[in-house]
Amino acid sequence: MYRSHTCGELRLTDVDQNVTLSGWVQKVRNLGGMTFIDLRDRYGITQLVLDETKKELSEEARKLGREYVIQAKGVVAERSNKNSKIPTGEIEILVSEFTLLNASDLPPFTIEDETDGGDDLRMKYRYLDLRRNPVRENLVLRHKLAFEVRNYLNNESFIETETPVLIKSTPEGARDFIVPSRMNQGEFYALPQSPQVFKQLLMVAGFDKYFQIVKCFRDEDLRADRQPEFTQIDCEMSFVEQQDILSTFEGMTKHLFKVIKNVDLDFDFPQMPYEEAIKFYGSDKPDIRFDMKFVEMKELLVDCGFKVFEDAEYVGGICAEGCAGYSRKELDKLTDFVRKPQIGAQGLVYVKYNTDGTFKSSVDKFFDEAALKQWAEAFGAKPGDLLLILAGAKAKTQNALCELRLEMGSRLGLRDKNKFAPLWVVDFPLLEWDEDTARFHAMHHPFTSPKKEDIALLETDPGKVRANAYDLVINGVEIGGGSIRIHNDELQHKMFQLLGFSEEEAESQFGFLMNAFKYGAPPHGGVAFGFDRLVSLFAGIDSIRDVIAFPKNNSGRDVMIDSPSPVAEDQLEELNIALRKKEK
RNA sequence: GGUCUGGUAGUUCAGCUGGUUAGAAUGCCGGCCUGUCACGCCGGAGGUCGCGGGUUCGAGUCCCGUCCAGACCGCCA
Repeated sequence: MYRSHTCGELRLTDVDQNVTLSGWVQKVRNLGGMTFIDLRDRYGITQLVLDETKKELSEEARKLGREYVIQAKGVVAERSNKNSKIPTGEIEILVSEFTLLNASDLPPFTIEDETDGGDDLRMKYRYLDLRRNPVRENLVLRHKLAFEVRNYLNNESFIETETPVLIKSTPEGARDFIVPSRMNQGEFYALPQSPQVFKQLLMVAGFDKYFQIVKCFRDEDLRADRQPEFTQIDCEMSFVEQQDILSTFEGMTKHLFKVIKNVDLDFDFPQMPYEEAIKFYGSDKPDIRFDMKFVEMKELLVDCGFKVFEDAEYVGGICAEGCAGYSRKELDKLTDFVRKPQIGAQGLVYVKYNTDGTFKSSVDKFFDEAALKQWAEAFGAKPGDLLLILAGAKAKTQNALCELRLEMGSRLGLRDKNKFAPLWVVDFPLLEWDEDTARFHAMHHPFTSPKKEDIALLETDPGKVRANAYDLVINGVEIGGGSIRIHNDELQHKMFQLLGFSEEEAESQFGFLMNAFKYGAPPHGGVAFGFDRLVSLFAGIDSIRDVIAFPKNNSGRDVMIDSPSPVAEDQLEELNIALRKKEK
């Protein structure tokens, strides 16, 4: 028997018990006549103590290094000096014998909450990083969330069903990861970007309610919130309309917040049309923890004489409450911020509505006090507020203003990690015009149904057609999205046609789906949540890497196992694959 | 594909307008210490300044290239 108890469970009530503990040496404190050892496992830390009556044992103990694995036997005793910082701090173990189970090399960084290791090293030695409390706690949180998702959906009669991982490449959407087939030379599987068509086929199969916590794969560049393999909570339901799905998953979201974080979201999540989100927040995933809505100014500026505004397709701004006292330096910093190439605004116009009721702006040459006062009214500004205004091409300027709004929200402390503001963004456009390929793309995916009242527009003005599609956004993070699907093969055909598929292409790529639709496909729809993002939101951290046990780095590499890597010549031969010679 | 930031001791970092022998903290090794829990005190070892080239009397510092890491843009239905 390696242990009778874990390192986190012994208390005063256990005093005088004979116990056996196993774990890792966190720290040896040698005081000469006395030696203390902090023994650690997943559950906590327990102090072992050796006094001078155990001289030989003490000699041995002093040779122990950090992260050695040992087993210790002894008696639980009340401490004379208690440590209130740890749950086991009132007791210690008077060690009678210990066994070295395994030695350890010196770890390259400290196994502590505030480690001295950088990201690079931590990833290379991820198994050591995972010994640290903050990282382990993130993964425990992940486990709890997955468990409660299953619990909730099981109670709602959902069936968890696995779908294949080796599937077929399709041109829509993200780049596929492809896998060569040995038995079918020259042909390739693709890894799923999502189990989309399979879950729809499960609806045709009459499963009614399906879910799966499932790995998905997209061969695109990484970000703090994007990994090439990531996990989705993938769901689909039959005989539902949009509101049925929103209600079910609003329920799931509330359940998770209540059970995991003890946060009550006991209100109906607001629903905001896409158009409104863009107009007031410049984003399809607005952070509505704070207001600061955009105000469009074009109609205030007719023949104003200021060329920058007159020539701009769009002029809009935000009102930063209480910021009229900003110094020249702070305003210059904001200007630099919006002019960064990633944001790309030309410049920033400010108007200070001073507390004494006067105005000071960067465009005083062009506008008198009356004009500025009119602006302030349009913004609903009070004395003490600061207006920040951008002008330029519409989409780009709205995007820049969105970034500026988020920046000001952060500066003003309006983005509290412990406050949660969920939002359904609805009525997405069905199609998006792509300049490069000069054709429409599905904004969500090609199986999304158009709104009934917009179907006529498919013929006349496809860009105006709205979809039965929705996203769940929490604190400005896109947590999930879905749609009501097309369940009629004629309409599905028409969609493929609109998207520029030839009859043959549509047939060869999705013939199986349209064929299935001929055999009594029920009306259906679903949603998929980004599980990694959900966990990081709950953990209050920005990077999903910290909630994944073995994540990949910025360049898609696993630096611990050093993958991807070349394969042996004979493996390639078996697959009948030849690598092109590298060009210099 | 692009922009920005960083790379100096095992680790995290400092190192100014180029100028003696490149520092600090922590970790590590040795010694002392009976109530520590970030133990304390004394001593010690530890460096290809990412790599390659250039400018210069002289480069950790300036320039060019390159590699690695991170953030972002493009991309991500």
